[in-house]
Amino acid sequence: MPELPEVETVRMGLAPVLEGRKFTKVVTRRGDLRVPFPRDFAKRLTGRLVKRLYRRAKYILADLDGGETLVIHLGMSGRMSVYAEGRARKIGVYVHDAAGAGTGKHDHVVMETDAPATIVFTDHRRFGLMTLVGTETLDQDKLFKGLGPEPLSDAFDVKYLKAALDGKRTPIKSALLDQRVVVGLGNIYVSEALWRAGISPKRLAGSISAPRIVPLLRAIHAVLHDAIAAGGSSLRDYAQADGNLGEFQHCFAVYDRAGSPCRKKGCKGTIKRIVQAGRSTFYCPVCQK
DNA sequence: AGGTCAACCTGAGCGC
DNA sequence: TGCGCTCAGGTTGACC
Repeated sequence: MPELPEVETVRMGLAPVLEGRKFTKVVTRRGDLRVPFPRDFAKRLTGRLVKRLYRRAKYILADLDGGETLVIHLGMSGRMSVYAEGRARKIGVYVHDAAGAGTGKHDHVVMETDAPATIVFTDHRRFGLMTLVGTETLDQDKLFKGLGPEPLSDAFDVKYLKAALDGKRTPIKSALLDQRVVVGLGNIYVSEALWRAGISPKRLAGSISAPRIVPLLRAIHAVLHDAIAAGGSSLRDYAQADGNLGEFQHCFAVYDRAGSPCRKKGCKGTIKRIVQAGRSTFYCPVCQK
C-alpha cells in the first residue's frame, strides 16, 4: 500500500507518541505477519525508550535504548493508528476513543506508550512486518542490504541515476520500482513521475538519453514532495496515524485514470492502462515517449 | 547476471 | 443473495 509519502506521513504522525517515550505494554495478537515475530518480541519492546523515529525506504525505524531498532513495514494494507485521550488531542494525534483499541479482527500488534497513547498496527493482508534488529548492524541486515539511495537525498543525483539505468534492458517502470535502484517509489508514484517527465513506462531503462535524466529526476522529486505535502494518497486502506485521509489521490494525473483525458496542457491523449511485470501501469501514449 | 512472474493474504467490487 | 472472477499502495524467491 504505502509508498514513501504515505510512510513518511505515518512516521510524522507517530513521532509525538513515540520519540522520547517508553513502551509500557506490548501485545501481539497473532504469531506472524509476513514473517514470524522474533522471539520474545513483545517482552523485548516493553520498557524500552524510543530514542529517535526515522524512515529508510518504506520502513519506519525506531532506535531503542539497549541497542536494538524496531523495524516496521506496512506492506500493502498496513496501518498505524494512534489512540489517546485528552492531552494527546492537544498535540494533534487524537483519533478514536482509547476504549476498544486493538480489538479489531486484523489488529495484530497493540503498543502502549507513556505519552500516554496506544498505537495499533492493523494489516488485513499481512504483507507488512515488524521485527527487531541490532542498531549498529542495521545496514548489513538482509532487509536493508542492497537498498538504493533515498530519492530525496543528495546521493540520488543525475550522475547516479544515469549510471544506475545504464545498460538496463528492463522497462523504466520496472527499473524505478526496483528498490535497489532507488527506494521509496511504488506503483502510484512511478506512474505519476514518468508522466511528469514525459517518458513512456515501456521505454527500456538503458535507452533514456542523458538529457532526459534531469527531467526524470526532477519529476521524481516533485511528485514525492507534492504527495508528502498532501499527506499521501488514500485509496483503500491507507490513513494517517491520526486517522485523517491523505489528499494526493485527487492530484493523480494518470494513476487509476484509464480512459480519462490526459491532463497535460494541450495534449489530446487518453490515459491507458497496461500490465508490466504483473502490475498496472497508467500512462498517456500521446505525450509520454 | 539480469529479468520476469507467481506466491504470499484478505477483502471489495463487479457481472451474472 | 450469492458465486466466481479480478483487482489492490509490496517484497521475495524460484525460474528462464
